[in-house]
Amino acid sequence: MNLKQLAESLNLSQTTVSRALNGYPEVREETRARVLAAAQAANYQPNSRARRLATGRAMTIGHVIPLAGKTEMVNPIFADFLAGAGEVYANEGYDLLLSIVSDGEAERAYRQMAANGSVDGVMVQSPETDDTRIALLRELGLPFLVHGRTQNPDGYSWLDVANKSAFRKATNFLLDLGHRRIALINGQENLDFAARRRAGYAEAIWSRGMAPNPDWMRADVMTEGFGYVAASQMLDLAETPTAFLVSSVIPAIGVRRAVVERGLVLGRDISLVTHDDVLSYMNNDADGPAFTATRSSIRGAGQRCAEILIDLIRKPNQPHVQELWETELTVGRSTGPAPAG
Amino acid sequence: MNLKQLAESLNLSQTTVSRALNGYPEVREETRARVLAAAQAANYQPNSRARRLATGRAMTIGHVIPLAGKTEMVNPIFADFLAGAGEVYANEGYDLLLSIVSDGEAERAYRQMAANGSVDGVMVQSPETDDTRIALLRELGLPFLVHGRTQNPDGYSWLDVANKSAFRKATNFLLDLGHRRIALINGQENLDFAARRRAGYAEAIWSRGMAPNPDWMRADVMTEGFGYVAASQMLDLAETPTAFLVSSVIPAIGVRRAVVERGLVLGRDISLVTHDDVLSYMNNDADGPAFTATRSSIRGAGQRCAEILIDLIRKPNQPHVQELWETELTVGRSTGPAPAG
DNA sequence: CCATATGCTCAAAGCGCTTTGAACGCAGCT
DNA sequence: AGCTGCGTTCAAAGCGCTTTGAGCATATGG
Repeated sequence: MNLKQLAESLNLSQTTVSRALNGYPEVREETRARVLAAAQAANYQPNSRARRLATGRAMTIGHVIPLAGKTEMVNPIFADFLAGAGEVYANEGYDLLLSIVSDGEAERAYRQMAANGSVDGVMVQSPETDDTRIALLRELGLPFLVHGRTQNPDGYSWLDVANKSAFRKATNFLLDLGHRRIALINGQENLDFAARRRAGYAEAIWSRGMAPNPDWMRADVMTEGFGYVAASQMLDLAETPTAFLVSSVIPAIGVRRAVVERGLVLGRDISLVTHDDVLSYMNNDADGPAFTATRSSIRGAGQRCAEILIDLIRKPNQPHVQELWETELTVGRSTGPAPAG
Repeated sequence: MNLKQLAESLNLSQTTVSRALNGYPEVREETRARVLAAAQAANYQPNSRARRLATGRAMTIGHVIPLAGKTEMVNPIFADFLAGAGEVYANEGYDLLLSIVSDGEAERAYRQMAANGSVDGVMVQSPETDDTRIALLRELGLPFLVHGRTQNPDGYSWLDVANKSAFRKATNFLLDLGHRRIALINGQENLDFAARRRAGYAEAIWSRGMAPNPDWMRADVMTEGFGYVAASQMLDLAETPTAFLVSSVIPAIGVRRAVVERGLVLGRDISLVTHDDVLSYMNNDADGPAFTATRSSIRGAGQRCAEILIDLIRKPNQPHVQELWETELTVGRSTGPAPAG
């Protein structure tokens, strides 16, 4: 069933039927009701391909997600972010076009999207401190929103978590508990969020007249295995950390494994604070939060990012939207006063 | 730059330019070269909206992913599956349309995709033992492929892992090590894969003249927390299991936590076998596999599923494709002979 | 009573491609 | 010279919508 047939069956023109369905005011209410009823009965849905050509809008938003590193890992954060954004897209009538590309191919994907008009805008995730995608998208004239930001966050729209202050707070929290040997298990530090977290951590330590110790700092793709290996190595040093600051619940689980394996008790012998993205399958709340954490829902961020991006698409030429989310430190059972000695 | 302009700039008709670009044979090679060069120079990309309308093909494949349960969790398996499938789609020139819906809304999403022609086919994941989506999609006439299958796996195309035999083998492996009290930490058993795994587990136990003990069987959404809680409860029973069979690495991590927390050693006091979907961030291979596991890459499945589905779309009216993948049992450090007593 | 406005409806153009059917020029054959 | 066939190119139709501009009643006001 297409518009032409529907119109014929109603003895109306395509124009009138189209307008009735799309809520235009110049249709008599009685006519509109008739049209709506017939459309319903025939299960008529306008052909999206035709509609997109006619309107010049793709009603689609692109997410290009790069496979990281040699092993081409999928950042688990993407799933929850997509879930949040996807929900909003669906409500607003937008489709979500997912393009999964090997690391170097992102640029080609964006160029193609811009040239063939398959999307109205794109979402950019996990920017590096100096991310080339931003200049590219600006040049392409494609509306975009960055989740996170770059070192120089001017001239484009973004939504980010206050990573530096979160990790400064978390570090201070541990310092206040008497910890002096605090390790940082970070994400890859070419990524802006990780760089900022490191800066917050370092700032807090410097501000107490101490210096960060490179032996207690490690950064890599945030897997459980990385957390385990990094913590294991540090716990085997002559001078071991008494506390760990970790960038995600996933490596935190690995850190916990290393701690427990050595017969140490978390929250007594060793303290651990993690950032918690509130990932679906990494619940930190079985009975009260297991980990003390700076928390910020990646899914919530996805929702808000989608709202902003759609608004950017609908109203071009508006000033850049820049939104910074503070985190709160939730105290769980993984922290306690520094052990004596 | 559109086709018309490109054609004018070349003093050719749109027909010829279109044919040259699309590799039709009735174009002189010299002309084709000229056209290709000009297209390249102008960075011309055919407008995908127009092309889709003209060809009647969407060149898009839909994935509808439901948010599970009241907490609307995102199954972490989807991310890796998407990565595998997305790679193949990109190579074959297909777009991936992702529709994320609350649990009851999947049907509406499929109906809409079918009616408005936004996709050429859809991928179905995580089917229940008696999944209503299959009848629906057959009725809608939309090509589809199921990753997994239903209780009655006839009359449609699917690709599945041999879950029952995998868990039969794994259970036998534990039985052969002398274990008699084997627990099953399963996924939700309305899902077909979980039902089959349970059947394989039960079959192995019955075949040794024993009966499965309901106290040692639990099924739920496969989170780390669920694994932890289920194992903790079982380890606090009067009669505790000596081995755990777990449906995914994620709850397996929780089980390990419960075990270690009680001062027990995995592979000595307690054995654990898990199914390993080879998820990106849940690597089981730091230095030799930590967990003994039945292994099957969800990402590899995504790739193969994409290939099959595209083939189904390109050549309709072919017989159903049904592919069953065997798993291998990889022995890691989490299993050992049953402790005496 | 005419001019103007208003409410509703329609025919037709247009979105940017692909594809059909026709046409042209030229070689090869009769 | 005429016919056929081949290689190459083109004009035009069509995909299924939206949107423009026009038209026809009927109401409104001077």
